[in-house]
Order: sequence, then C-alpha cells, then structure tokens
Amino acid sequence: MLNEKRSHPPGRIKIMKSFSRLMEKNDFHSITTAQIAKNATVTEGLIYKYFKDKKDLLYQVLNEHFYEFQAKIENRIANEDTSIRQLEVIIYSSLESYADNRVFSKILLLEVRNSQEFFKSCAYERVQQYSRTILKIIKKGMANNELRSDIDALTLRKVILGAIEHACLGEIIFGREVDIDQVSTDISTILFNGAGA
Amino acid sequence: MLNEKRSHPPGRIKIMKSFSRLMEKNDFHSITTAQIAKNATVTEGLIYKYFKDKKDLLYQVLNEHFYEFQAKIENRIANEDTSIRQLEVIIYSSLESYADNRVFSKILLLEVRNSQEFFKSCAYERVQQYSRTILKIIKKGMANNELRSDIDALTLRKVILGAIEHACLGEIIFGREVDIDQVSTDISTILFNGAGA
DNA sequence: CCTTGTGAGTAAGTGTTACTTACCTAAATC
DNA sequence: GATTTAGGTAAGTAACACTTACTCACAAGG
Repeated sequence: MLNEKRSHPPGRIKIMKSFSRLMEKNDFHSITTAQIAKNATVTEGLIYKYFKDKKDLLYQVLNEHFYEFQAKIENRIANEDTSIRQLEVIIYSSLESYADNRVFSKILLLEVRNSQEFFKSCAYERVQQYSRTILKIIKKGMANNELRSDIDALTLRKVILGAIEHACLGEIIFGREVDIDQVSTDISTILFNGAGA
Repeated sequence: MLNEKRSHPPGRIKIMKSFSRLMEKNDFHSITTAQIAKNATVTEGLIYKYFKDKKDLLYQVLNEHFYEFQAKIENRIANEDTSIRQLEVIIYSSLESYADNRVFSKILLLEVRNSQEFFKSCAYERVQQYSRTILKIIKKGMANNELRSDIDALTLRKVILGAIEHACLGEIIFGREVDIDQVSTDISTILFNGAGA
C-alpha cells in the first residue's frame, strides 16, 4: 500500500492524466509541456521529476494501458483450445481494445514507432511479449496441422498483426466507430479460409 | 524546360536532397532546420522560401517518391488479367518499393500519419488513389467470382494493406533486408487460400 | 540604356519549447 | 532532535522552428 503510494504520488498521476486527456484531441508533438503542467495544475519542472523527458512520459502512459490490454487477452486465450480459436480471440480482443482505448491506440500505432528510443523502453518489451504469445500459438497450430506449415510462421504473425492494426487505423485517425464483430469475423475468414472463391 | 527549372531551383533541390539524406539515419523530429541547411549549403531562411514549414518539406519529399511508386505499379497491373494476379502484383510491387526506398517507407509508414495536416496534403491524395485502385480490383474480383463476396470489400482492402505494411515494418525500422519473393508469396497464399490447413 | 520587377538567396533576428538548476517544505529515519 | 529524503516550486537557459528585412542578378519594356 505504502509502496504503491510512494511510487504513484498525486503529482505524477495528475501529469499522466493530463497528458492522456490532451492526447485525445492532439498529436504528441503539438502538446507542450506547459499545457501538460497547466492542465495538471502542477509546475513544468515536476514533469521532469517523474519522467526523463516528454517521450518517457509517452512511453509510461502507453505502458500503463498495456497492462489491461494484455491481461484481458491472456485470460480469454486460456479459455480456448484450438489454435485458430485462440488467434480469433486475439483478433477480436485486439480490435476491441484498440476501439475502446483510443489514446492507447494512437500512441502505440501512430506515435512511438518513429523514434528508436521506444524500442529500448519497457513498453516495447510488452509488445514483444504479446508478439511472442502469438508466435507460440501459430507454431503450435502448425505442429498439430490446424494451420498449414508451408508458410513462414513469422510472416503469418506479421500478416495477422498488420491486418488487425490496419483494420482500425483509419477509424482511430479520424475518430470513427468500428464494427468489431463484423470486422473481426471478416478478418478471420480471410486469414484462415482465404479470400479466394 | 524553363518552367521546370523555374519551379525547381538549385536551392530547393539541395534542400530536399539534404533532408532525404538525413532521413536515412535519423527520425523526422531529431532533424533540425539548421542541420538541413548546413548539409545543403544554404541558409535556414531559404527552406521557408520553398516550404511552408518543416512538415511541408516532409510531405513534398514523400510526394516526389510516390510518383515512381505509383507509376511502376500501375504499369505492372495492366499486364495482368485476373484480379488475384493483379492483387499479387500489388503485394509484390509494394514490398519491393518499400524495401528499395527506405526513406519513402519511413516517411509514409512511420512519420506522416501522426499529424492531421498530412491528410489534407497532396501526398495523401496519392495514397487515396492507390487505395481506390485496390478497391476497384477487389470489387471486380468479387463480381466475377474470383474472390468470395461474403466479406466486406473495404475490410479485405485493409487486410491486404495491413499485411503488406506490417510485413516490412520491422525491417524498415531496424534496417534489415526483406526477402521479397518469399514474403510476398507467403502473404498471397495466406490471403487468397487461407492459413488454415 | 536605363529602370523597374522578380526570383534566388542571405543575415540577423524572435518567441516558444523542452529541459535544468537551485531552492523550499514537511515528514520519515536514525 | 538532527538529518535525510520525497514532493513540489520558481526562475532560469540553450536550442529550436520560423520571420523579417534586406541584397544581388538579371530579364524584359519603354
């Protein structure tokens, strides 16, 4: 309890909330440290007590959101037995998380990837873990003949991730709704049965 | 001739080349106008004679690269008759262009999407045109029963684009090579025949 | 042949921005 | 009861994107 409070002082929480709120309407670079501080009713200097720099703040906000994202998916996967069903759950749940959590999506899909620093951050480690989970499922599916094994497992993973991300990218950028059920069924159909007639 | 030279003065060309060179190693935001100018052996002020701001420079460099990209693809499509073959050509050619032109790829896939201004630029119009071409091919394929028509054409397009982009994203970010033949065949197999056994 | 207009380029700014430093205060810890 | 330490502030600063006011060359037009 005490330990948690020590690592999450009110100022730090206010800064992260303020930043999240600003990310809903603006892109990362157009948000200024002055705005963040004013919005959080703290001084600019305090930001640099808790975060190395502005980007570190971005990564830490992303990292927090990632926790929920991952926990939800891992739980749901555990309830499925076949690899294809597990991958379908990943497709559905990822879309759901992206649609429900626009700030998280904007950060992960649009903001962090352009800078090399991100790939050394702890947020990226979570991305890798999520990614490894998918690869394991694919390899298991290939081993027990659920999935064809004449394709590269790494490529299949890329196609799955790319499909998921691109399926909601426009909607995230332009703030439109996503029909998760419809889109995820279509993606699954295409990826596992093929778009050919 | 004269008109071309008038709209492409040496200073302007030097600035764009300098910027492109810098984009090979750095990300957009870590490149400064001072660096661009010094590298181009012009003064900082000249940048703003030819470009509205730094982002406008980014968009115009992207736009130039897009010309080749699009011309190559449209030509190759014309030589194919079935929709699936045309889509396969798009997959292969896009991967090839992304792999051969890292600066273009970095700008298009990693830098421009995070800012709303891009979606009003002329570079985005080219993206849309490329995107419309794909949609037309898909609809034609569905009409003559090459492609299954129980899936949303827009979703199929997103899956195709997402697969292409994600397939080379890691390689672009980390500067690795892409095995275009292998990857494009695998993507086509997955998308048109399905990954299910 | 001068003069007027224009396109290419420069030099010297300016306001903002991200980030730093030095400091304050109160409450644990020794 | 002194001292460290955590939360927070105030007043900077260097560097950045971008602006303004200027020069120079030179190509018409009268």
